Amino acid sequence: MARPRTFDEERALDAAMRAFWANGYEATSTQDLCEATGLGRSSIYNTFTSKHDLFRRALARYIELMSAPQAEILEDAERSGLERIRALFARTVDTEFDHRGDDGSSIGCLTVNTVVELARRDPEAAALVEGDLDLRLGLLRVALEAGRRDGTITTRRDADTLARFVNATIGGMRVSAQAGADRAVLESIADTALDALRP
Amino acid sequence: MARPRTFDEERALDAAMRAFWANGYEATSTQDLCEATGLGRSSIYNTFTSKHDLFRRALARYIELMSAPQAEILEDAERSGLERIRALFARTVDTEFDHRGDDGSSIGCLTVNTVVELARRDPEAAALVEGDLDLRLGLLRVALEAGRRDGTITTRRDADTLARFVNATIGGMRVSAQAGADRAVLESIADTALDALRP
DNA sequence: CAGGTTCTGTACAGATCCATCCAATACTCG
DNA sequence: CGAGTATTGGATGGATCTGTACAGAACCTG
Repeated sequence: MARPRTFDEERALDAAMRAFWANGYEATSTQDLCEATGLGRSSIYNTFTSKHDLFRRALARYIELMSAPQAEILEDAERSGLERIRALFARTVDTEFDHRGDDGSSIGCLTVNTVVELARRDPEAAALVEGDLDLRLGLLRVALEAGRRDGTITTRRDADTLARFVNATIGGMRVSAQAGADRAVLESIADTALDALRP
Repeated sequence: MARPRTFDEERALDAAMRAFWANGYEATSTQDLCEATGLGRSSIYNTFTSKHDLFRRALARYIELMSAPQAEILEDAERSGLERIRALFARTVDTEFDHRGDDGSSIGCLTVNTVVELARRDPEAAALVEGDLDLRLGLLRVALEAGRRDGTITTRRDADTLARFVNATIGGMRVSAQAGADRAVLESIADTALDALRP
């Protein structure tokens, strides 16, 4: 073998993910990706084939990074069903304020951004997002069913309906954050949503 | 005066709005706008100055078109507070399925799409969207306060908090629709959200 | 009908975009 | 240490993008 890479592929992927996350797919040029990753064009194309492929990998990585902690929260048998959802909402608020753009405004959630900007035109992105959605709905159902059993979640509606409601609420919180809502507003949205879940 | 236009400016604006709505700002080229409106470049630039200006006008028109019927619903004194919100949700579902792309998939809501794709980079678009948000929150508060008085809306939380929750729910429904949710799912999300508003 | 003005289609300019090519470099392995 | 290979930077290609320039057609007004 020969000359090894001088950069870390995973770090580069993270940087690219961040760029797509903050600016969207179309508005992120390959030049931007070079600057974000610190790599030259050759290194990028040599490693990631194309802008589209790089995006696909960045999105997959984003989903992977986000879903593990969510799964941990939603499957946490120590907590009641309602507490798991509350914790998930709290985490959503936190991540929304942990990751901000250069100007301090919210960059939202790459999955939501991709659904809105790209999913209609990009079947691969749509498939990734759909897979993530199915997984998350499954985890939500687990938590909600646990809540129905432990009495913290209403039995008025079935777990699948509630799961889709919780998922939509998270999406709504992320859009609200990008529209300028501050932390207190996001928390009040989450608190209000929990009212719909109580017995 | 001299040669009059052979096209209707408002119709052209509607067509451009539809194009931006379906494909987003960046992914809609001036060529696309020519084809969507049926106009030549000269006519477009002569009438609308630039792509960005055309987008601004298209967004303003979208907001104008959407807000009037919403205001009518939310200020309808014939209905209880809760019924007004229910009607707003129903309208949201309907519009989501009235306006679909060529492939039949949802194109969402131009306002939400703009918040996600553009608001961070485009102060003018952000201002339009923010103005619309303020207006809608005001209308929602009116309906929710009416509901608190007529006993159909909880007094557990203040009207502003509930307004932001309802607004987030609508955003979440729109994102869900773009992610592939069908009508029944959207309706169940709306029904569940209403549970949080009841006394 | 003629004069003046606006509209419209085509061509073009300049920038930018994604991607590739190639030579020079830097490293590993025999 | 030398041969071979992968990486790297920079130049380059071809396509597309936004916006402009210009000439001729179309129309209103007097």
